[in-house]
Amino acid sequence: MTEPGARKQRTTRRTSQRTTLMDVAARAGVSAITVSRFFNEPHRVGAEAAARVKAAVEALDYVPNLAAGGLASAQSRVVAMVVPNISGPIFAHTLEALSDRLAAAGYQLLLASSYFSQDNEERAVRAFLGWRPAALVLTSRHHSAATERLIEATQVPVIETWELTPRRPTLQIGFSHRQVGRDAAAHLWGRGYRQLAFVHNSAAGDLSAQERHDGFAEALRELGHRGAPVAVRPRAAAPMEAGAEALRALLARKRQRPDAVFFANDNLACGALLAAQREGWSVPGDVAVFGFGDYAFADKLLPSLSTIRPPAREIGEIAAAHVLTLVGGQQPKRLTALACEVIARESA
Amino acid sequence: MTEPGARKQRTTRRTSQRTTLMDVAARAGVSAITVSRFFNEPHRVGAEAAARVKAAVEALDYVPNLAAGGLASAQSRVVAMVVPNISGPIFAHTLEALSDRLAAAGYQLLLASSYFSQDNEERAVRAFLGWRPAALVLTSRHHSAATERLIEATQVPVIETWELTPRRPTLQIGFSHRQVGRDAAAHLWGRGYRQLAFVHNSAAGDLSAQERHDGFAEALRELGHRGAPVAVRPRAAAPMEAGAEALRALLARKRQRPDAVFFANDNLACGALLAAQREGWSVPGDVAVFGFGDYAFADKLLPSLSTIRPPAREIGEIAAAHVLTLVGGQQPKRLTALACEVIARESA
DNA sequence: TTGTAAGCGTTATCAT
DNA sequence: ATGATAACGCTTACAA
Repeated sequence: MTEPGARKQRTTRRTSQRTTLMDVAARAGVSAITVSRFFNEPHRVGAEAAARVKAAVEALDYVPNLAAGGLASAQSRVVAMVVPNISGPIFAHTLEALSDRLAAAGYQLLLASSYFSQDNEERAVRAFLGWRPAALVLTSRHHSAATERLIEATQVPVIETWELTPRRPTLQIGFSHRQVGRDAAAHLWGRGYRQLAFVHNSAAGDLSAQERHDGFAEALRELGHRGAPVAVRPRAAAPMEAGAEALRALLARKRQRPDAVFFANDNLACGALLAAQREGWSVPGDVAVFGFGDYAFADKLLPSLSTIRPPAREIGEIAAAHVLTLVGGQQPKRLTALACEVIARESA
Repeated sequence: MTEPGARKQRTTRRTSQRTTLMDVAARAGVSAITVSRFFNEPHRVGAEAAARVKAAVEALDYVPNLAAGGLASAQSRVVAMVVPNISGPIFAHTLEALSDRLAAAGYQLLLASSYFSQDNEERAVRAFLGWRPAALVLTSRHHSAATERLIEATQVPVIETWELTPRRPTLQIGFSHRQVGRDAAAHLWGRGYRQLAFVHNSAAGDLSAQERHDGFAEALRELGHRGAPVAVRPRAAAPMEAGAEALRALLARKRQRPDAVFFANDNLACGALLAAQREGWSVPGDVAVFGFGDYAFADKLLPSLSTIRPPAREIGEIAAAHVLTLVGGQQPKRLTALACEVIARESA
């Protein structure tokens, strides 16, 4: 054991002159902790010291290092979210609400796309957990086995959104896709359509859409629909193309030619509607079109699109509230069940 | 000075049992640094040790703490980006390309919306710099004075996209909005339209749209257009509503009723097109409609939308390449000028 | 109100 | 190939 003073010279690893709390402290003539308090607990800093710190911060254009702060305080100022597509319209309102509310509270959003692939989701979850985010927000409840294990093992709170499955350990904010399918069936049946069809998302990994289909088929069976609804999965990857392709295929059928079609989402339905317009097919005269999502264009199309509106913005708001609750040490309500709304317009 | 052995008991701050590198090391019977190497420089770990570490990692579902790693190595695995709207269609392709390429390289994307407000942008930039990202990607060159200072002072490389201004210190990947406006003018003039109008984004902060307008007006002056083009800024915040509102106002004019309208973006143009459809106005017969962006629906509308396609995906790809170049210690080309493409369809 | 010492979980450096 | 030690930049705990 050597005396502390006898320790060998510190090998400094800093090469670039990054500005740190210490630099600010030195310039302001205070200790590092005072600068730290200036940012985190300003009421605990005297007026004079605060003024000097403020001047130093501005002179140096200092921005505290959040990674270091998070490490020291075991608190992270990021929230991570995995969505099927960060730039798609489906989760736009959810993302917007979540992101804005979190930003207002000083939290930033880390985003990744899964493209409806459980492998992509797993990669994203793994990468995100490395940041020890304040929460991890997912947009599905269908995960790979490895993802499930990660979710179980991590200390990071997980919020599953846009889904509802009572028996899971995670927080959930969502609705029943099966019920959406049932509502669609009831609406179309109620309007007198008797030969129904369903158009899947071209991405086979969209299991929520599959559930909407299942609810749709189930309700139709109960209502007395003849046989299961025809279901097609288009090949085109681009959703509007896919919708157009599916409608063409359905209307070309000799048997079970549908008089109404429930599309897995509004992008598909919109593609179908525009294709019908171009081909001169009458909607809902020749065929009724029904969607899911109530995207921005739904009420503007001609005919306007009948659809089901999910509580997208609300989900984002509640997710943000949950995160802040968790950060505050409280436990939010585990299950938040929201309702979708049938929006009856001209197309069905 | 007390002897090291006489130091008071460490006050341990850890309360929850977070799994760390040390836990993995202990379980694998190696030192912490070996576990670190297992993740970062696997070739430097012996086969036996690696196998034991691997087993321990899996048994504990261990995920390395990236904040701690980044702090120690002075390298960050995040890239931050500010866009006007994270969920809008404008930057969708750029975001997608950037996010996917970065994810493939092990980098995550931190995102925030500015909503065309320089104050929002400043807040986002400040928050992002706290993470010491590998790069900060912006989508404009118009910033608040404070943002400019932050950009100047920070060590973080800044990439400005969707713009081009030779004299700035930042990396730039973009195109000339003024040229876009000129191209629109040339196209419409070439098709014989002689009474032109421009529709602004309802968000006054969209200065790029303003530049498109300026280029448009400038080129028209050169071409011999009678007076400056009529320019309107709609009130409605929702872009499709705004486009419809603007078209209605323009067609109601007694004097200078336009025969062709250049909309600041495709969302506005789409709103106008759908409104025209509903009102029974003929496009381009009664009025021609021209947009900017080439969003997904542009070629599906009836009539299909003539527009200008920006190199959105390419910008994202090049930005990602720049980030990786920077991380590798190289300096990317400072200025990347890309071209837009006029897409002549049915509406103009 | 302010400061000192120690610790957060990882990696750089140097040694073996 | 592996390890010991210090360092990264900040905050907690405790002291003054």
